[in-house]
Amino acid sequence: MTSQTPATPVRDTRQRRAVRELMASTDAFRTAQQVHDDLRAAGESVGLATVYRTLQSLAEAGEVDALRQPEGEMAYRRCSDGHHHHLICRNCGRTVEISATEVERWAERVASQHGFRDAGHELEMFGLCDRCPD
Amino acid sequence: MTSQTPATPVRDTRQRRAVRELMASTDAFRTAQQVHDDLRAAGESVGLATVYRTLQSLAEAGEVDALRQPEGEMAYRRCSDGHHHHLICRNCGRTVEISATEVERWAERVASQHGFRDAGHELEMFGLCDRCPD
DNA sequence: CTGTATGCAAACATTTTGCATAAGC
DNA sequence: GCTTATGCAAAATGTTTGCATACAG
Repeated sequence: MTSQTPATPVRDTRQRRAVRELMASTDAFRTAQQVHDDLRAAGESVGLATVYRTLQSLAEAGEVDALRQPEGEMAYRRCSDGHHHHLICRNCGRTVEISATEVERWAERVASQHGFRDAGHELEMFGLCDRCPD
Repeated sequence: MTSQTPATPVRDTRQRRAVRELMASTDAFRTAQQVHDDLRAAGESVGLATVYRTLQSLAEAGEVDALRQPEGEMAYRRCSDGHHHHLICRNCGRTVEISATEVERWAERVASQHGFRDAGHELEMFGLCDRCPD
């Protein structure tokens, strides 16, 4: 589960570099479309399909975190390694990374108690942060 | 948050009844498309758009639980009241309801530790149940 | 040179919407 | 009868894919 055979060598292209740099430069979750717009605004135009493909491959490589927003679109964010969750302000989008050893253990226990194996979980928290009114 | 002004009275139609009965009859998560197919198979044909509209309204009314599957489609399930989570077999769809007092408390604590208020969370677990091979 | 990555447009899948018609109350 | 609900087809969304071309190695 840690390394997969790189079916393809992954080439170092301008586009891939642009996406990686953009993701490295921010701390927020961005959708493929946002990344596409950001890049175009920065003059580093990259095709939308390429942005999708690149973000997916970065996610598989573990360089970015992928999550599905409540509305259904995928969003990506540069990410520290390892499994963890997020606490996201639903007003301003500010994100706090949470490593939840506690929850991991709980999840594993619950799964096996019910006879489930190979279990994973998805947990995201949404709230209003202390910098946001109402 | 318990009662909302019924903008529209909600009429008792054959279609709505069919959807509600179908949802009442099963214990599994069904997508709108599946419900549509099930109904057609049962001879109680209902337009797909109507199924979507009805499931949404049932979800808003709290009669069914709505969740977004990892693949991105919405799925609905008849549901006991109150907040809880699910452990879902990613092969056969079998679902176990989990009331996670432990997690609720943990979530609340983490949120307030980070200065977040009005926090909610989304947690779903996916695995392989003991009736499913590999 | 060889073969992967890109861009574009078309294909896709899911969900939403406009509008004429059917039907609940 | 007045008005909401339905069905259909079209539109909207977000994402993926086929294919010719560009370009990294």
